[in-house]
Amino acid sequence: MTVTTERAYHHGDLRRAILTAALDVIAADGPTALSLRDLARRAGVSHAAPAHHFKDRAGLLTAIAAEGHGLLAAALGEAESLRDLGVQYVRFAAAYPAHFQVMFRPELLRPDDQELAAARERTRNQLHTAVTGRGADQATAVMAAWSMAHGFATLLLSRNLDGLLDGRDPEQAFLALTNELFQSAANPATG
Amino acid sequence: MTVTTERAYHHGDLRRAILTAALDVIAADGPTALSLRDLARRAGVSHAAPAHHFKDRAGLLTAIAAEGHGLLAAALGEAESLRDLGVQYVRFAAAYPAHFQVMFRPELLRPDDQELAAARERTRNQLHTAVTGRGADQATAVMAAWSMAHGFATLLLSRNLDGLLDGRDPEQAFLALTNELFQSAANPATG
DNA sequence: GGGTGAACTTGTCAATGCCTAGATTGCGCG
DNA sequence: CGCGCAATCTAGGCATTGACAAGTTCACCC
Repeated sequence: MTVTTERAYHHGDLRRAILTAALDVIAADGPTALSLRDLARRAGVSHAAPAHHFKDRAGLLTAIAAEGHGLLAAALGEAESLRDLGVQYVRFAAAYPAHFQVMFRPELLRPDDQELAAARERTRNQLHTAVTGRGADQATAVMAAWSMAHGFATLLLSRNLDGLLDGRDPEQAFLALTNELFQSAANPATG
Repeated sequence: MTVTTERAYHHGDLRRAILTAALDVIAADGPTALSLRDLARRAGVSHAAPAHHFKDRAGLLTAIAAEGHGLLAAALGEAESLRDLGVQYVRFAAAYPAHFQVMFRPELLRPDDQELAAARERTRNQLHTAVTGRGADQATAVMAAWSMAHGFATLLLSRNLDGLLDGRDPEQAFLALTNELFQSAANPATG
């Protein structure tokens, strides 16, 4: 898996080097700040080298999104309860912020990429199976769980929860959040 | 308010013209696709004219974000229940997709803009007052409601709910979603 | 009718994405 | 061993963009 040989002409593992550099940039300043030429400079190769591995900008981001969906699907697969599913989702977003920021932005990605479609399908399946057997219809239950986790993760990464969390661990806060929701449901004050 | 005079040199209402053009572009292809020179062309002015009104790209997006927070705060102010608050939130995202896509992306905005900070504060206040008086602590309740609405709105705009909605009205689906959540809370199968 | 400042233009520069053509390397195959 | 071949990377160029600087037009006011 880990090829770290340094060669003169051939980089050895340029594809992975560019990916990790891209993840650094995205995690720091978002996908907009990403420049293929900058990534090439960081890897010590010519400005057109990345194009060989990813074709273009959308290709690179699509590869990242596909990798992200693979990781997310694996993480969700380890959840043992519905609430745990949400925690895993939030944990993934916090652990892989760059992947997460790219995965749900169709305008940045190749619309017809096979690998991405397959990986995205795996994530969807994990969501669906974890929600199976709840009341009402399946689609609504999936949307409820997904919206909750995705909203929290998104607001967390965009630093919109800083004032509300003030220091608390995000995962703990998310757990408390679901508890709160369930309690207020048992005793709805406003309807 | 509506100045529609066509003059030779001075555009008349270039600021608004650029804003609406920008909203069109963003709604169609996201903030990344936005080009100041393209907006200038659409308005029939020189390529540097927008800079006079917005300084730079971040200035334009900041103005849009501030306007969006003003509109959102107003919409939330009309909510008469907690659930209605969520519906208003989702409705706003659907009605003003361009504003919504910019409002929660700090990396695209001026961090120290006064007008934006004030408008954002108004939105926050609406969220807090609407959630006041619920059980547990205030911050957790706000995060719960906000995550739910924001997650649904975000997934909706990024077309990630297409398969799950399949034709249904998003607002109706969101209402059903909250119902589902409250019901499953009363009868938690997986906990 | 002259000054003042806002609104806009023109010109320029560095950086970027993408394309094309060419160079280098490693590898299979005889 | 060596020959071809494909994968990998380089070099150069073009159109577009954001940002900046300096100049121009115009409305307004005394």
